[in-house]
Amino acid sequence: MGATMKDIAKCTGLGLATISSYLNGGNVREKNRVKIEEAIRELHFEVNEVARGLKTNRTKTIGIILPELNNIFFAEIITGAEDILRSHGYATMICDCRSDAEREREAVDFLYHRRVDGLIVMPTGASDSVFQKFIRAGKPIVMIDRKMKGISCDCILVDNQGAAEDAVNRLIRSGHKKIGMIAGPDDVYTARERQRGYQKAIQNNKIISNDSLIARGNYTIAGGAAAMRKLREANPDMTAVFISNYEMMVGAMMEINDLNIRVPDELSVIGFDNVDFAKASVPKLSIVTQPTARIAQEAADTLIKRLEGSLSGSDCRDMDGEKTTATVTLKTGFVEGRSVKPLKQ
Amino acid sequence: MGATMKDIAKCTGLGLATISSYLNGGNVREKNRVKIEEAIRELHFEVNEVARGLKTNRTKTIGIILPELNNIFFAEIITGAEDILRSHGYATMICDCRSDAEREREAVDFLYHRRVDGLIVMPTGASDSVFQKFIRAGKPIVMIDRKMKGISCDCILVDNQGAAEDAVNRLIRSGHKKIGMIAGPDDVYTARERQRGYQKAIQNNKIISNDSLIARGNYTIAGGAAAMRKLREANPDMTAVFISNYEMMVGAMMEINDLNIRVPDELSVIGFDNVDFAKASVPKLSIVTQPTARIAQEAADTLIKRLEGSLSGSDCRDMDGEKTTATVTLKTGFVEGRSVKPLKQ
DNA sequence: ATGAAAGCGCTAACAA
DNA sequence: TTGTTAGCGCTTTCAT
Repeated sequence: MGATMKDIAKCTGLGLATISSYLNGGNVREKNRVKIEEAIRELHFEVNEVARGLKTNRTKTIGIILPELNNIFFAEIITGAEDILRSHGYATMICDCRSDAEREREAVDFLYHRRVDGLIVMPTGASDSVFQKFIRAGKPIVMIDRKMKGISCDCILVDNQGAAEDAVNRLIRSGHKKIGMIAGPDDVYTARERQRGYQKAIQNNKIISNDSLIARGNYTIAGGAAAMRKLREANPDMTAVFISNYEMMVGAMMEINDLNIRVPDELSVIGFDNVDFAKASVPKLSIVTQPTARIAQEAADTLIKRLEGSLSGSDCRDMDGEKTTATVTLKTGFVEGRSVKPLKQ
Repeated sequence: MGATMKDIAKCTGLGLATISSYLNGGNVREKNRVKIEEAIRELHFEVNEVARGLKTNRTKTIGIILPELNNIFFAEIITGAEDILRSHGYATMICDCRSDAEREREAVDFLYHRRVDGLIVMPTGASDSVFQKFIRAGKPIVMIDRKMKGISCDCILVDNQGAAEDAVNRLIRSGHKKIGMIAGPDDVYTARERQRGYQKAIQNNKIISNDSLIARGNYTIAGGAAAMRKLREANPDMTAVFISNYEMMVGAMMEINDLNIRVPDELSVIGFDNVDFAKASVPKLSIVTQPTARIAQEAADTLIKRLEGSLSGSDCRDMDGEKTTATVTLKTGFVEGRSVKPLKQ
């Protein structure tokens, strides 16, 4: 269909090597440069990256595997990462695995067949074995949000436990003594971490601890709403609640709305993740924020460094023969709203 | 690195054609099938789709160009489309062009170099010329949300004008006579359509029409907030407002919150797009919804049909030599909330 | 600086 | 059914 380098060669009377050299920024005699550029324009030549990829064994493509595209937290990360990667010439192939481990496995295979150069993964499944074929092939992986035992790759983490602990500490400092939590699924790493942070704060401050003060919301809107109702029924005297992700925060607010609970007079609330939602709420919600832009930046940068730095994915061993991978842990932020009421102590 | 078909051939003593035939679902003698499968397992062979793509001139990859990934409306469409495409063996390369025409042009080139088989575009720029190289190459394009003069491709549209008109008619039927609108940017097709719908309803019902009743919110949160303030200042007696996209709805609600305006007692509101947000609001917002899942389905199906049906992208002409492309226009929905107050007439 | 030629891993046409 | 072979469009030695 389109013109190839061969056509350019024929048209200019030059050899393939010269054209290739020109295309890759090599030295070409001025006279020939002009001729080549003319031919390219005339024949509408455009490099075929597929052929290039086959030859060089580098597709300049990164696979991204994530639990849910339709989720502000992940969408923000992808947006940032895709931008940076593309500005370095890398395409991104995104696979949404709908929080399903089997789909995640399929996505890895799918991307492996397409010979992506590396992977950015926000893991869903528990098993590291799925990813081993990339490691074996010397292709780097960057994991976001979770560290996996048994797999040698760079990780970009967020201090989820610390964030949750800090949020609950704020409630405690405001005088709250009966604080509930809407927690995520038990099999999701970040959910467990956030719950641990809550429990740590509760225990350290010797505040009322009670199983019925933790309701599981499954990281969904519906789950958040149901959890809020349960929490309120079991603990009518609860004065504050910490909600540990965005979707559940939306659900909880729906329920609070339905139950005609006044925030913060009857119930103080601290949420998670989405500043826009928090600011639009009545009253504005106080929330924990995650540094999505930095996460994206770190993930993309790390991967590119692996890909273009001196160390290839599998060669990165230090002197003891151990793999040398980096783990970056980022701090969360906190946006103050008007959803926490200071209590008389 | 990994094993190739040649290795399998050597290992089994068979020819390349047999291996290829096996891999592509052709007929292979039972005995050989077993041998091949054994070799594949032993050597960890996995098809190289890059090589396959070079040979067949079909990469089984679709490019998706959109204004903003970080936007629920688009994210939902991508989620749906990616799912369907992947289940048909197609990868998706996503390019977020940040609502910038120049970036959009770059994305088209980028994807063309990578030889994607087709394009799904939610256009940002005004020019169709950018896309012509795909049409020339016989590669199909599906446009979402906007029809472009001068480009021959399938379109999936939503009746934006009708949706807006219907929303405003509801306000009018509830007795409202002074209705404001927060409109999107003038250079965005859907924004103009929605504004046209508003004006049509106003004119048809001979309701108060006034330039200061339309404020432009630029499809952003901040813009929505500013527009809300302006609207309120210029029209203190306005009893209802129609907000024509999600981000502006969030911004407007923030402002309404700041101004201590009670919804719907002092001001009735109809919003757009995000059911989750609408339901979590206090009170629940009435909104126009777009059928994102259907849009995604139609877009993916249409593209796959072009790619695998008998008609190639450029061959689809009817008897007059005209290109035969399909345009599907989908209906919007409406979710009733408690944000519209019936007025005594 | 440039040309000739080999080959990346696959498919497909042709022969057997 | 299976084997042989050419070639997709590029990069990359190795000469020149």
